[in-house]
Amino acid sequence: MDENTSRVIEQRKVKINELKQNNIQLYPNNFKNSHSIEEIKFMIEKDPESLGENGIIFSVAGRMMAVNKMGKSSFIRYKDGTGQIQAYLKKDVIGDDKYTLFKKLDIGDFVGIKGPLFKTKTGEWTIIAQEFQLVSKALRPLPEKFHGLKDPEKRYRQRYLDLIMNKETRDIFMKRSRTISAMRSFFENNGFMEVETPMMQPLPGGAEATPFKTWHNALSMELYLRIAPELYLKRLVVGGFEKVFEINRNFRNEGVSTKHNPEFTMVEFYQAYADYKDLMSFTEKMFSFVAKEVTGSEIIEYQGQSIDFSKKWTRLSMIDSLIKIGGIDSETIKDKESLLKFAAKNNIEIKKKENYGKVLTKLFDILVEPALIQPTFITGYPVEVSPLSRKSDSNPDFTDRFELFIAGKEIANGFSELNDPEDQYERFLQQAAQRDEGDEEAHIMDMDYVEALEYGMPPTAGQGIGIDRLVMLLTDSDSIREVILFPHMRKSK
RNA sequence: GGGCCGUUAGCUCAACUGGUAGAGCAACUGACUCUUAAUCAGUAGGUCCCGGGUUCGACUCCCUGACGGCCCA
Repeated sequence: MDENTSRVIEQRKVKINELKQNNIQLYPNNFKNSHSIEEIKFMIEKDPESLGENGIIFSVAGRMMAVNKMGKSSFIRYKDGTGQIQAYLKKDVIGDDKYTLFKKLDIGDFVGIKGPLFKTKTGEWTIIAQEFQLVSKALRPLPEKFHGLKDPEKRYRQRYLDLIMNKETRDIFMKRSRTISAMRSFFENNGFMEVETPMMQPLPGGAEATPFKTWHNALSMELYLRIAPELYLKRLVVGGFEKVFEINRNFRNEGVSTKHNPEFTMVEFYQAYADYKDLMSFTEKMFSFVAKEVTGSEIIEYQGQSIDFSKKWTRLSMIDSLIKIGGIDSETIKDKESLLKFAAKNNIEIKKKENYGKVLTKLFDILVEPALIQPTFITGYPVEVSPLSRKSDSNPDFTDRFELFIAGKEIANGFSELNDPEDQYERFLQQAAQRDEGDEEAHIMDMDYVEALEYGMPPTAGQGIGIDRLVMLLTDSDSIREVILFPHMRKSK
């Protein structure tokens, strides 16, 4: 136990012993609510005639957040999971014993109150207690009522305190829940089926990232926490599930930052007989729908910028974006060596041995990505950085792929799927070669997946959307830690 | 991984050029039957993040470390 808190806790323990000696149950489970506080607030708004000292009797339990004791009567403010309300306790109404009990209780305790509503002098509807009981005792003191809890470390490590004290935090996670629920219903309404595929995989595939490794005792085998569900979802398309989606966690063994948490939530979905252009239109509709469901508007405010989901979004090839936004001329962009010279001149560090596609992508990340504020699809990704995407019919150096950028952040990645098993095998070989050259994030050869493709996969398009980053946008949060209930931290002490 | 900033009472924050560590809220005792950051009187509460160094003397200056925040890779 924290030594500094022990004094307050000792004081509370003394009071708790007194309660026990008076046969007061500290943790009863017999109090039943008649209404939530939200329901009461609704009645105050819509049906005030039913209220008043001769009106409906309410039973409401909640956590005491503030207490004003005035001798033989007291006001408290207390809250349940839906809202906060004031109650008034009078010694001559609830009786000496109950009033004495009340005076021994602390802010943070749960109490149950039964009584009608009345209006105070200042016009606030308040429950006047006819009955009063302790519902659950708190041993530790809550943070201070006015300034609340600000220390980010404490807010993340003890999120429950953050949720008790800061309504904005509650609102963020309620919006997160609504975001996921809106997406789920959007997929279901469009004929998609939700599935679950392995989180522990013998080969970590579907993305270029470093995995977490673990060990299965009974099977005596290494397993990896998945970096993506992609290859399993496409096996399902091979199996005849033509519209599937999965909302779940991915794990990537890399640094933490305001944009990265080691585990993060993605939705991935696949649709047979669709191509990447279909997905772009689908995504526009989905985001407009979700934004409206969650925030009430298709235009949102993010970090002082207004972002409009309602208009048709810009579509730009990576090459064109590098010319128009990145300031590279149309000759320089054609050749790797001239791009490396351009990079050197602009103090951008790129290894000489990187291939053309990687050089393009790196320049894009630095020169273009941060400038893409309004929703923008970037298409035409180089084949070297897209080992699972179908090659373009018009130019096999590029793929039928896009990424979606909003507020300078990568939000989604989608493409027409590579369903030619021979081409897929070749791509895996190229990735393996890059791995041999020291690229630890290059894709791993997966012969089992190639075999699945050999049974035939219909033409398919698939996409992944980062849920945490989408929630950041919809809640105007500047850090991913603000939208993850328990973000990963180093061990304290 | 690098740079900058932070860590003081349960919480939010002060403490000047190095000279006995403070406030508000919370807590405790008492008064008060319409308060709402209730009020009034009183009381108590500190490993100044850990460890080292400089100094007669360190919350303050220096070094190492831990944890966190922001920015960059």
